[in-house]
Amino acid sequence: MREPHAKPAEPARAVTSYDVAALAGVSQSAVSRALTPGGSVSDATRARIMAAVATLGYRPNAIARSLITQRSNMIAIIVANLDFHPEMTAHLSRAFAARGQHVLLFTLDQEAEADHVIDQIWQYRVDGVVAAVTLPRQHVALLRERRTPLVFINRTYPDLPTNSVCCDHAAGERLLVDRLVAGGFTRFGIIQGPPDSAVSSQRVDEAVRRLRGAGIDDIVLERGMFDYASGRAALNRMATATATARALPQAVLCANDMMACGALDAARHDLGLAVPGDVSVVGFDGLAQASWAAYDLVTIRQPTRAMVEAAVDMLIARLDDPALGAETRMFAGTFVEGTSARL
Amino acid sequence: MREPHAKPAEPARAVTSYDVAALAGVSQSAVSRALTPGGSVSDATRARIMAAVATLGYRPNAIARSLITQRSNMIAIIVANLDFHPEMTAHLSRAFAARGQHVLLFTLDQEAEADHVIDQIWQYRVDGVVAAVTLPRQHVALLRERRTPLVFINRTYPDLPTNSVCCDHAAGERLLVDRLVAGGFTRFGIIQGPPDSAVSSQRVDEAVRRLRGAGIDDIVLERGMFDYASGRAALNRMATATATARALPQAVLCANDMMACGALDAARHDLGLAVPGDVSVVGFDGLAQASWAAYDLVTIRQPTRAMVEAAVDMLIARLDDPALGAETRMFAGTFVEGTSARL
DNA sequence: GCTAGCATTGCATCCGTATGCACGCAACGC
DNA sequence: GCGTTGCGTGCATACGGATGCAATGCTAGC
Repeated sequence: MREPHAKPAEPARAVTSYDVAALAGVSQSAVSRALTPGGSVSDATRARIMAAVATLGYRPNAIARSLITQRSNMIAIIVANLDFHPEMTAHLSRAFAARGQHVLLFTLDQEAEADHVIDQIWQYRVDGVVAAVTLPRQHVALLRERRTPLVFINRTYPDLPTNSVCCDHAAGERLLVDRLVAGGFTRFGIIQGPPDSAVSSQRVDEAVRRLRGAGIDDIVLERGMFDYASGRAALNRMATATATARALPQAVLCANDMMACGALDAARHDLGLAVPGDVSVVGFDGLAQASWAAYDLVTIRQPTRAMVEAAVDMLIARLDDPALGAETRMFAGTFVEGTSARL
Repeated sequence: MREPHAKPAEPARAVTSYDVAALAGVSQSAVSRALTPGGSVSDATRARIMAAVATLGYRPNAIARSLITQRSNMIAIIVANLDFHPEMTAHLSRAFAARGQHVLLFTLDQEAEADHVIDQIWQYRVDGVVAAVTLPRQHVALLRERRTPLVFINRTYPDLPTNSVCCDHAAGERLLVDRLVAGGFTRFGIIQGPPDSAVSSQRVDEAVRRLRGAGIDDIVLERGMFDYASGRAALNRMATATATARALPQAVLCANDMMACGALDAARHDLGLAVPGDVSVVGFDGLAQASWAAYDLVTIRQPTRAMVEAAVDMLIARLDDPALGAETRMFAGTFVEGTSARL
């Protein structure tokens, strides 16, 4: 069974700058200079070299280049499963690509796996890191020591000098609560996210504080895992728990849209309630699905596009000037009208 | 403005194997061998070296290692925006991580950008490529020449020897059509995907063929872009177009779930129709959202988990043995019952 | 005509790790 | 006691491109 290759026993050795140099009749350094923007080469030589490059199909070896320049042109992106807009990864990827950076993707099941990941990241000598997960403090410190710029998305470390791009969850939550309170609701339910999620606690804590501030104490709490199924289950639990003692909450605040969709479906399909007639449901994030007609959620939309751009800008700036200090850029979420709440 | 570092003027030079060697009182090669599984080192020496490694926090430089071993331990993953399960990227990432490979992510807006991407991929000397987009034939050929293993997901090149992991779209579509035909429907609508999508045409072509085979000619075609909004618009167009001439189709086959959700919402919320009372809607993919109670779509679920595993296995096998021939592994989709169609 | 000045170019070296080779040494068999 | 393994170790080199330095050639200025 012979391999049907045109050139049978070609060793498949990659074309190097030496090959190009030989063909163009110049030295290897000339080739390198011809391909470097600031390189000092005569037009004639450059032309000969470029011709050779085209003939051989030469592409510089980024690995070798990284070794000598000490820049890999790679950015590590760390994301977790839930709790995150999948589109954000895509945006990040494109934004970095547009700036000549490549993306090394790390997907965590549990935020706890971070240990292993930080090792890999360091081994590959990435130029920078974008994290949409919470990293252990010592890892943040480690990256600082290594002089590897790090930008968080939607996380802050109050006592560490870190760079962050955040949506103002508290402010967004206040918008929601105020509208609902103004609507005359007095009995509230809250479906919070995973216990270790900073995003969830920021949102939920502020909601509770604001409700209490408005003199409202009738608040039922349930917990979900940021996904549809757990949101649905949470509202069902809420109904079971309250059925005997008191009536179901009039309005349910969910820590994210995914759970809000689940809660809304629980109300309509599991409990046979009308939304927003019998119960109002609001979310947070501004997911695409939340705006689908079947849900039409009242929610707070995070400006993901702008946040991604900001994160990328921030990181790139720190690649060019590592001395830049810590910075946090806060983005306001926008209130999204919908028919999932009686306002 | 002094930097508030513990060690003020530390040059931030990375720890190398020479540093470890010096501390352990051995040669650099001993360090390298101590860290290589098959390395020939005495237990005593290894212990001293590992102690030094721990003290200095040494991690081998993967870039330098790649240069010498000619393996980068990086896999390029090329995905497009639409038409793709976002979770698949996450699955791929984790599956490769579990096998010690790192993922270099490339996200394409248009499948046409592939030109640029293939260049980047080659420059980074990735060990392999997984593509969930259609690549130009010359790029496929190029990767073959470079001996870079390539596995496609849901694409095939009938006349090129390529590796693929595919869902059997035609078979899945037949399951749908047969059930609908058995249900007595005679007037059909089909919402197809983008014109350049192979996945869409495989599904739609088979649907049309099967319907014709069953003696059904009353088929209205509309086109969407694989996203929710275009699916919704497509069904509305279908209603407008058919309102005068003939009645709306009794059943609408959508080329993917996302559009099916849009179509379903169009029927219920834009046209005031009952689903499945007035019209049945079916999709394809088995998206998470499709199973949400508000939609509860009849669809074909692609075994994404298994497909990803297969793709990863296939690629890894080809890293170890580049001589392996082209292979296509076909996966059957499973019929998902739901309430979006009257069956 | 001579030299300063600039643009090109090549040489040599470096980045950090892996590995072929040779050498030293201890154990072993005869 | 000596040759033969075989293990453990260090030396030297290779991977492929970037870059400081010196050498070259050329032009301009006097």
